[in-house]
Amino acid sequence: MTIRLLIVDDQELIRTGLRLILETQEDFEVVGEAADGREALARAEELRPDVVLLDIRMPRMDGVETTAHLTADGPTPPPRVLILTTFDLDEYVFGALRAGAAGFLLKDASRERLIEAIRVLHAGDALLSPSVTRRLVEAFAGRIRPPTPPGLLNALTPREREVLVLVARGLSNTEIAGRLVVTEATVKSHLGAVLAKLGLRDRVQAVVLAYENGVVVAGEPA
Amino acid sequence: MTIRLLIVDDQELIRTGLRLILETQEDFEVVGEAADGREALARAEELRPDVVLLDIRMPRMDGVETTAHLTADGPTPPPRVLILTTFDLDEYVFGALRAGAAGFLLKDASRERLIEAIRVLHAGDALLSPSVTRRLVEAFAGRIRPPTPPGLLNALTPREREVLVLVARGLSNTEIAGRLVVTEATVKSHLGAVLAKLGLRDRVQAVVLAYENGVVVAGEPA
DNA sequence: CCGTCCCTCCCCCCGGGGGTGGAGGACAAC
DNA sequence: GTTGTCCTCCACCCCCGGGGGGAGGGACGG
Repeated sequence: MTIRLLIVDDQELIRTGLRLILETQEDFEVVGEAADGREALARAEELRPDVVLLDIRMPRMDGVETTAHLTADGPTPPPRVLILTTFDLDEYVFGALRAGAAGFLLKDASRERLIEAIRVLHAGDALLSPSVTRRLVEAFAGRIRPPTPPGLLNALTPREREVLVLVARGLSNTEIAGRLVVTEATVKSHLGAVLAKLGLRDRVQAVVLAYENGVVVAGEPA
Repeated sequence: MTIRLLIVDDQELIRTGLRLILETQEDFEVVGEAADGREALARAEELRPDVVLLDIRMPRMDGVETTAHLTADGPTPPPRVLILTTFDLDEYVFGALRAGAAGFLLKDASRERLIEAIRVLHAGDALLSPSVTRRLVEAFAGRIRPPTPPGLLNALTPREREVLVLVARGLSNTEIAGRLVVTEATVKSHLGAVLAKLGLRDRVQAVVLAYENGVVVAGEPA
């Protein structure tokens, strides 16, 4: 069973270069090429490739937007999208992954890695350049900037930290009191201690601090 | 310049196997071994390895907790942690990455990939097994996606969105009024509209929603 | 045993924030 | 012109949330 490929890049030289590399593999078949995003969508619809190799920087429609269309309202089942680019800028990486890309390789990758990436994607997994993986891991771990974890945060008592988390979930003092099975007066004094220790004005700033320092993380369930 | 390695696994067979593989590389030096997490922490403190190969399942202290100690309150600079495990269960993967691991390989990986991973980690980047990469990408794309991006948020007028952002920065109505050069009354009515449209109770919940839906992003400057 | 820390709770005060119900002007669309 | 939306602002009321200041009991360590 062959893997059907669509190559999308605005530079013809790159396209043919890729085609030559990829056609060395018996089970690869380059079914088409496209020079920009719009054309890529049309080709994908008509040729039903398994994997689409996509450049980020293209006229008319860039790679991120193209990815979004391919994975959202494109052919069903959607093709696997492998981003190929010279730049690993954050906005590209995160944008592309958010849009549904399954792979992200820099153009300085070896041909072996490119071929491996296509096989990996076709198998349903994902493969990224090491530097991209690093960014993603860092973003996930949220440890890119842990500015105040030990300094101020561990000045809080366990109970105070607990209150802070609930405040950061958007709960009112009454609700927090209910959740912790104490009176509202207690919650207020705990929260008062938190604000004083962290040098904050009100609970709103406490919420901001909680998110900025990873006390709570966007996307995690309560 | 050699790369100093510490091998941590509760099974001696695995440890010596790894050692044999790794010592084929001229620039690798296995400086020590440990059979569990506690021992690993002590060895790391004394031997200062560049990269620690860590099994997840170990007696006394598991790999995730060990990772957290190594990267947080361990030696400075902290070693790069490469998780080696037979299982790619979600709780392991996410826990380890959150704790500060830079790599995550399944034990069925080829020796070439293992060696490559160590080099990549030592260079400051990250490397994961394809299946793990897939989970991470999905978690990343899926987490920040589904909440309420267009549905409710684009019901807001530009001005209302602007107010929401400032609220999410922790500003009071008076401060927002100053920033936008309007009266506080105006800010209040805008904010009132935001709360009504989004079905929120108070500005605190607005902050939470802003973070959860990417209206503002932790770590971004104001 | 006594000091310290933490958790718990109370009272009083009051200011900011949110809810209600408007009103007027600018501007685009119909 | 008329309608609608958006931005701007006003007055009023009320209550939650935060500050001040204090107090009692349990746990822990010196």
